[in-house]
Amino acid sequence: MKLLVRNLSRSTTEQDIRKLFSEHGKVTECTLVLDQETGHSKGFAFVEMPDQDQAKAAITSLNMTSLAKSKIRVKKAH
DNA sequence: GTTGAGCGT
Repeated sequence: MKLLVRNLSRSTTEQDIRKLFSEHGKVTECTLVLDQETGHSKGFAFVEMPDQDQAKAAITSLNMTSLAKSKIRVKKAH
């Protein structure tokens, strides 16, 4: 199950996402979308979780949780 | 140098 994480802080790395989602389940893939030129974060990332139950648990638990200065938003990807 | 709704090299 692919998850979309948006409204991330610019300084947030994929290790942060990985660690954050690992608290609620297995994370097989974590991809932070970076800018090709600057290499800075675009502010959103993708997370792959094998178990759908843990994925939904991670969504409901991590959605709208405060990260850095803003609240992150997690939902199922396309 | 920032922002902020999005569905990705």
